[in-house]
Amino acid sequence: MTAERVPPAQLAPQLRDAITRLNRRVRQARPVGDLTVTQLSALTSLKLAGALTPRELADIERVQPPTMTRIVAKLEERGLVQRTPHPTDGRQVILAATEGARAVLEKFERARDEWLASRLEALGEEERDTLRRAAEILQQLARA
Amino acid sequence: MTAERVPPAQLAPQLRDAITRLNRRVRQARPVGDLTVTQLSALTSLKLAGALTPRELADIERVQPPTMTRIVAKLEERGLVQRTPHPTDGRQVILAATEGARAVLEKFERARDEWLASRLEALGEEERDTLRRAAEILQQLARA
DNA sequence: CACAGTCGTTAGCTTATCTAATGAGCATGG
DNA sequence: CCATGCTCATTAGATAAGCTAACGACTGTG
Repeated sequence: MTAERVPPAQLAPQLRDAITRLNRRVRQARPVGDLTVTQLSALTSLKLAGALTPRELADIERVQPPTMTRIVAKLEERGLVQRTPHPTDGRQVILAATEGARAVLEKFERARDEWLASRLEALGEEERDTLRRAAEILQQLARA
Repeated sequence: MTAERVPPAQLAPQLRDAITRLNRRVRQARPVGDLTVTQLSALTSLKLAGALTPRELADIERVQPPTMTRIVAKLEERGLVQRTPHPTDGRQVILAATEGARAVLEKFERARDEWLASRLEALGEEERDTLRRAAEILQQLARA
């Protein structure tokens, strides 16, 4: 398989188009539980990291701090996030996923990304491999 | 390059993660002109198709009709979309990009997807090729 | 210990999206 | 030839998701 020369200026619009449209689709399919994609993502990051300050979580999720304040507030309302004061720095707050969150996330893990997964099943092995490699690159781009 | 077996249930979360995060990033970088990504996408689809009803455009953009009503309203305010009555069906409306829109789109074409394109430049030829193939698959998924 | 910087939040705005309901118009089956 | 049911676009109303600006509490340093 020879790599084709791909001019970035041409790839960018196509990639953006694919991402925005697919993103809409993924957001639409929001069945199980009432967590939104954004909330689920934040909660998952928090669970993976163990404990984080709002700022750190915002950086990971690529949103501004005030946005994360809101997301966390929603999650706290549902009893999925616990807030404890930082032991030495009075400005900071430590966020952690609660036991309840673990249960919710496990439920999600089973039904997770149902729509997307079913579409992926319809693809060939090779296409999925392309997407796997692409996902890594895209994550890297998002981090940059 | 041997294709690796990729279980969809594992790929889905990673892909969704990559897509949502990158989508946030792309939205954030909204420099030239005051068209949002959503508006730009709708306008481009409209220009490519020539003329469409709101329903058709909504289907292409993967949004519900009321959402498209709003997007079109914004574009119409700016004089970028023209609305003419359907010749035979009084319920329908025909949307078309105006001359002004063509000018705006051309300007965008030059500065287009600046942030994304610059990131893509930093990648290797092979990675870009992976993304190109992935973009096609993703567009196909979004359409499905 | 004053002052500059950091942290989280509040306030206020915009965009993006949905569902439900409405009203106009069409098309068809008696 | 018209009543009835569908389709189309829009309005109405809600929510989520994001931003910037500004604020108040706190820290840490000179």
